[in-house]
Parts: sequence; C-alpha cells; structure tokens
Amino acid sequence: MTTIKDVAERAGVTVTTVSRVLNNRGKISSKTREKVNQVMKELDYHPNEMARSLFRKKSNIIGLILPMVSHPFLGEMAYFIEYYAYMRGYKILLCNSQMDRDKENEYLVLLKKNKVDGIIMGSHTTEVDEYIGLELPIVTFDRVIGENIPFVTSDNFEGGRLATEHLIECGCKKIAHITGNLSRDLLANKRTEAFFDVVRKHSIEHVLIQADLNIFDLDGYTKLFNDFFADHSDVDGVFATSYAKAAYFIKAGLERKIKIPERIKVVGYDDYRISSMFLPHITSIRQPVEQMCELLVDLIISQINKEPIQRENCFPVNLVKRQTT
Amino acid sequence: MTTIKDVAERAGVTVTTVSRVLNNRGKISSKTREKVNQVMKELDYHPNEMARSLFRKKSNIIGLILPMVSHPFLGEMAYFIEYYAYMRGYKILLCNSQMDRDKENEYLVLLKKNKVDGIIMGSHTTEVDEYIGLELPIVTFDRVIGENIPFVTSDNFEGGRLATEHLIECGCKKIAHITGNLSRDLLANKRTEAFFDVVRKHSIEHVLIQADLNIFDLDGYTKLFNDFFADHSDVDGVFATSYAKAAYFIKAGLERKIKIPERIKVVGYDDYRISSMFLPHITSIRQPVEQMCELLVDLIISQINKEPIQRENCFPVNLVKRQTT
DNA sequence: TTGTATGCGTTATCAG
DNA sequence: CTGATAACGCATACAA
Repeated sequence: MTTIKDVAERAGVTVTTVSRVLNNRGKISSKTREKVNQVMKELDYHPNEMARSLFRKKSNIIGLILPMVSHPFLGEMAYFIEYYAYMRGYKILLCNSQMDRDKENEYLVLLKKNKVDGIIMGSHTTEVDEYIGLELPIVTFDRVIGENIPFVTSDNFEGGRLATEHLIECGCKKIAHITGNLSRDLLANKRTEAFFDVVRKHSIEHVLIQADLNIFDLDGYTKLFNDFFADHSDVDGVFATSYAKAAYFIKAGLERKIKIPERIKVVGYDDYRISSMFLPHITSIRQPVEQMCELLVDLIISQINKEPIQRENCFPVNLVKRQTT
Repeated sequence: MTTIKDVAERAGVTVTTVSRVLNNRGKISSKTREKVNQVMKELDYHPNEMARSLFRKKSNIIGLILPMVSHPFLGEMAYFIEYYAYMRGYKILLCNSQMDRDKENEYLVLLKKNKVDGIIMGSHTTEVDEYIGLELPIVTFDRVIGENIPFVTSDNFEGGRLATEHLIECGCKKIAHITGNLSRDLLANKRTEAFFDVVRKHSIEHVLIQADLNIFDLDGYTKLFNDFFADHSDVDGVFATSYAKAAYFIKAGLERKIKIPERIKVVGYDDYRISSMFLPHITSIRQPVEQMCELLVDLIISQINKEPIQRENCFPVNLVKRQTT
C-alpha cells in the first residue's frame, strides 16, 4: 500500500507538504505542488480515508437501517437515499434488520463502534429507549421514537381519508379495510384512523382485516383472503394500507373471477415502480418517496453539521386513480 | 466520546491492560479483568473500529456495487449478500452505480480509499481494465472481467435451452426471443446463444427482439410491444431473458385480450419473489439466488484471507412451470 | 514556503 | 501479570 510517506520521499519533501497539497492548505510553491501531484499520479496514491476519519473524527458514513432491502418500497428508499447521500459526499452502510430486534440492536452498536456520522432508520422494531443513549444523529421514517428525534413522514391521515372517500364516491356500500399490525406505534396507523373516521361519518358498513404478514408470504395472504371471501361476499370496496395487500387481494379476487373494479373497487398505498409491469394498475395513494429520501439525507447531514432542523416533516400525499376503481 | 484511555484511568490501569482484556490476550488477573469490564460497562465504552481498522489494516467492510438496488432481482441479491456478510462479521458499503460508468469508477476509487477489504460486483458497465490496477479482492456476478478474477454465475446456456425446448414441447411453432443489449459481454448472453441453438436444431421459426430498456421504463416497453404485435401476429411462444421482459410482454398481451397461455406461451427468467402477488404466475428459469450470494460472500472472504478459491463457479438452473405455458 | 513534533484511538513489542 | 513506547496513516500547531 502506498502512503503519504512514500509520496513525500519520492517527491523529496516531507509528509506535511504532501498533506498540504492534498488539502489545499497554506502556501506552497507551484513547483513543489506540481512535483507532488506528479508523484501522486505516478504512485497512484490515494489518501487513506480511515486514517483521515480517525483524525477528523468524521467518517462521512451514514448507517441506513432497513427491515429488508428486498422489499420494493424500501429498495426504492435505499436507492434514493444512496443517491442523495452520494451527491453530498456520504457513503451508506447498509443494515438489514430483517425485522429482528436483536439484529437491529446489534447493528446499532456496530454503527456506533464504526463511528458512522449518523443513522437513517427506514423503519424499526426496537423500543424507543435503545436509541436514546446513542448520542448519534438520527432521523427516522414514518416513526416517532423520541422527543428530540426528527422524522420524515407523509400525511397518513389524509391518505386514509382520500382513499376511503374515493371508494365512497365510487358508490361502495360496504368497505373492507386491510391493514397490518396496528400494535406497533407507526405513523402509518393513521391511515386506519382516517378510514374509521370517514366510514363512520358517512355511516358506511365496514369490516377490518388485520394482515400482519411478510410481503413475500403468498400462502399467508392466500389463506387470509380465502377466509375473507367466505365470510364477506357483500363487500364492494377495499382500502389496503399497502400496495402489496391490495395486490394480493386483487390476485385472490381474480382467481375467483371477481370483476375488479366492476364488482369490487380497490385502493392501495405506495406504488412500487416495478408494478408498472403488471395488470391491473392499482388506484393508490402516493407519497413523494424521492423527496422524502432527499429530506432524510438532508436532515441527517444538517444534524451532523450542528445546523438547526425541523423535527416534524410531513409531506402531502395524493390519490392516483387507475384501473381498480 | 469515551476512549480506551478513559477506561484505563478510571480503572486505574494502563491502556495496554484495557486492550488486553478487550482482546483476550495475555495473562490478566481476574481481579483487574473484572474491574476493567465493570468500568467499560459503566462508561458504555465501545472500541473505535476505525482506529482498530487503521492499525490492523483491515476494515471488515465489503463494497457492494450494483447498478440499482431498487431492481427487484438486485434488491434480493443485496439482501442475501448483506445477510451472509453480516453472519461472517463483515459490513456492506452500498454502491449504486446507476449504470453510470463515471459513478462506477468513482465508487471504485472511493472503495479503495476507504480501505474496504474486498468488492462484490453485482454487475457493471465498466471496462475490464479499470479493475486490474485495483489490487483488491473482487468477485463478480455473471460477468468475466479478468483472467484471475473469480465469478459466480449460473448455467445460462442450459437456462436458455430449457426455456426454448419447453416452448417447443408445448407445441409452439414460431417463437419470439426478447433479450437485452447483447453488446455487453455478459454471461447472460448465453441464454440467447442457447435459444438460437435449439431453435435451429428443431427448425423452428423465430424472431429476435432487442429491448435495451430500464426495468421501470413502462413507456419503452409499451412502444416496443405495440410494434411487436403489429409485426408478428403469428408468434405463439415467447422466451424472455428476464422476468421483467416477460411480465411487460404479458401485460401488453392481456391489454390486447390475447389469451396466455392459450394463444401465446411465455417463459421468463429469474422470478422476483414479490411477483407472487401478481397474476399470472410466469413460467420461468430459476437460478439459486441465495446460494449464489452466499458463495459470492464466501469467495470474497476467502480471498481476503488469502485462501485458495475456484475461479469459475457455475450453479445449475431449473425451469419452473407455472401459468404461462 | 517548508519542516518538526504531536495526536487521533488502537494494538503489539519488549521490558520489568 | 502489567506498563512504557512505538506504530498504523494522516493533519494540524508551531517553528524556522
């Protein structure tokens, strides 16, 4: 490995001088500067960023904790977060928690030990307390984990409202609401709050279906919707709190030759970009993923730079009408 | 930040001793060991991994270069690679090249500067030469980039053969082959070689469609298949070299009320796990992604440890018959 | 304009 | 069993 020392010797100067041309610091004669630059080229020298980080107490690494990169929505987030982080000179350490609390905690101390400059939590399963003693800039997505920890979210209540009212406007008389595990304190639960709010206001019949399933759990969804169709043949509208739930529902419906949207109308949440390759295109609530990711990166970097930030960051959502309503 | 020095002072020993209990080296009286451990707890001390890495010349970081994590197939790879790397004590630095040659090269030097221990290339757009001077363990996926650089692949020729013969067995008389850009020297191109091999052997009419499109490029695919259906109304079989191509084709077909598989049979390549939420389930060639990722991690770690490895690593594939044939 | 000395947090070597 | 000390590669304060 070639170090600053090698460059210095070969250029006939000291490491200080090399360091100076490297960092554009102080005054250097253009002659030595050129010489040094030339030697660096010759030796294909690149400064050791670990050593720099150690000295500067700054790694320029952001830890990104996600339950699962292979989840299409989180994969998109990872993509955009990497994109914006890279643009601003930061690297991403990828942490898949696999929704395993132990692994998430292990990663937390790992990130601390590795001196990342900050942490973006795309989601989490851990209790709030774990993060408090971390003394590290954090920003979360769709989750409040502490009084002073900033978060980025979108208007989940409005999303739920838009979806439900849309179904009612479409003439639905009995609406099923498919949601995930409501026990975790996610901001996304407001979608469900809004559903009940609207449905009661309009005195619409409704039914709640809890589906705490992994996105890849085909069998789980199959079983869930088998039961559903057996019990609720009169439902004519469905609001699902994720794109996956809507898609699995539609699939189950199509297998039963149920016409969508003629007989049942369906609204989902969060398109996955790749869904464009499948039919039908699902009416759903969109949150501005890219801007949210840009802000996540911005908020973490601002914290790193000790700049003031806003704690609550809520983006507007909108309903995109497509083929299922 | 609490350092080894703080622990030493508080425990009334020197840093050497603390380092010893930290690394279980040498003989220490159980009394001082306990004392030191206790102080470490009190201070919530975690050794600075940057400093350790600097000294040991080993970061335990693997650079993972992918064109795009949000691609479902690559997202799965990222997931498994993180999983196996984590199990073996390595961290993943996520590099999205976005199929941008400049960014890929920038990342290459960045990884070098940051002293990653090795690089896994999930794919790439760069010329071979760029990697040669890197002096860093590398392993690639589905691509040969140098005489001595190991790679992991699956039997692409066999995959192409299986797919094509399956269509023929299903009675197809004119088969379209949808492939990507063949100019890049990817091992995946063997799928196409096999297609032509089989189709000629059986004297089957065929047509080649090149689709060098981004996986999210709905419009591009729409246009492509508009042209296709205008020109080739007599095709009754399709072999696509990716799941996405097959799915977009099927979608275009369904929009035209073409019965699949009755009128046209379709075989794809590489399921995405999330496709289980959509209909129809596409007949396709499966490669053992998880094992391939495990091996990628294994090969990079073996190189890091200077252990001998096998350069060519080819996994078998199989055809999974589902609803489109 | 350039060089010397010191420290970042850690581990290893060598004494004691 | 424990402690000075040097070194990892780099950057800064202070001299010259």
